[in-house]
Amino acid sequence: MSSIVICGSEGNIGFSEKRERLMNKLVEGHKHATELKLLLQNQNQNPPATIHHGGGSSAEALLITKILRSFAETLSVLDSPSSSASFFLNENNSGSQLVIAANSTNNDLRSEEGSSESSKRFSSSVPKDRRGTYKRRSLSNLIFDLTLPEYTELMRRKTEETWSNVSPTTEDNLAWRKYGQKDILNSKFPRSYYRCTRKYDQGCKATKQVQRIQDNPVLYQITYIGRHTCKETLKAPQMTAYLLNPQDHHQTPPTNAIIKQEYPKQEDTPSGEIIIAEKLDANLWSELKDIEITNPPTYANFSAFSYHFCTTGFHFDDHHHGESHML
DNA sequence: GCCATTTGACCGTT
DNA sequence: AACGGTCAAATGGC
Repeated sequence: MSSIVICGSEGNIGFSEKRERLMNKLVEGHKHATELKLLLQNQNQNPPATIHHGGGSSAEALLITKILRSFAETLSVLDSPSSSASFFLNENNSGSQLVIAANSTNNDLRSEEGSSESSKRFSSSVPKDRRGTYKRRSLSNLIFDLTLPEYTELMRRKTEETWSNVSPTTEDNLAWRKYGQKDILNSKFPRSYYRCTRKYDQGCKATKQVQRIQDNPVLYQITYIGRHTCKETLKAPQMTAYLLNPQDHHQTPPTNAIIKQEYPKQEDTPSGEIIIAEKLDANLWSELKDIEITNPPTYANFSAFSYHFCTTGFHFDDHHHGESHML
């Protein structure tokens, strides 16, 4: 992380102070927009303004969505470790654009993700890795003798409900198990694949994909595919108030939540980044110390970071699920 | 020894 | 053929 030189052309107001003021104003704006959203929802007595898969959402909800997203994106830009450097570069070069440049912080991330383990593994001894050398059951060979559940699963995958969420943390308080990671074309960061831990004992089909946002690695795009059908989706009930407004949660919190730590660590994050919100908060702000933040933010700041949007075009009756969606 | 993660191969889709 | 999603053996942590 490079140190930031604060330019003194603005007189007695330093960048960090301006930045903090900006953050506070944005957080305030986000809060008001959220209140407006809730107000609209209460007025209409409608299901929350989801934009689930192009479904029929109101113009008001769309507008609120855009407003909230703008706040979240602006805050995330401000909060990016690279943002300060880029900001000043453009400012000094009379450029009017605010661009997040790929800096060394970002470049280092890829090599840390997933590769450290393999290099450690293969450097020490002769690898005897036969992973993937099995013969997988080919669906095309079995297409004529699919069982009904197999056929149903095939169809489900074609019409599965999906939605996305951008968040500074991959943590969502639900019990997931990682089953894969792939390098994605034209993407700097690999995509991680998670399934519900209750997949086999309860047949829960929920999966999620997690990928760092290339332009702003502080944030993750999390794509959820399918709702939890299991009874025990929560990971640790005491953490429910940690980051996202419960109303923003896309999963129905079960009443009989289990206390189970599914993620003792998070390899998808660089430098062993801790994903619990409290620690992420400290982590993030320790990174920002280079620009001399004097007053650490409250969680109001972080609540502004998460926003949700949907990616493909199906409509589902959220009312039926009794869920409340932010978008 | 158990269990979660890692990771290369396999497979379907485009 | 390339790409993305999934599988499952290997590995490491507890």
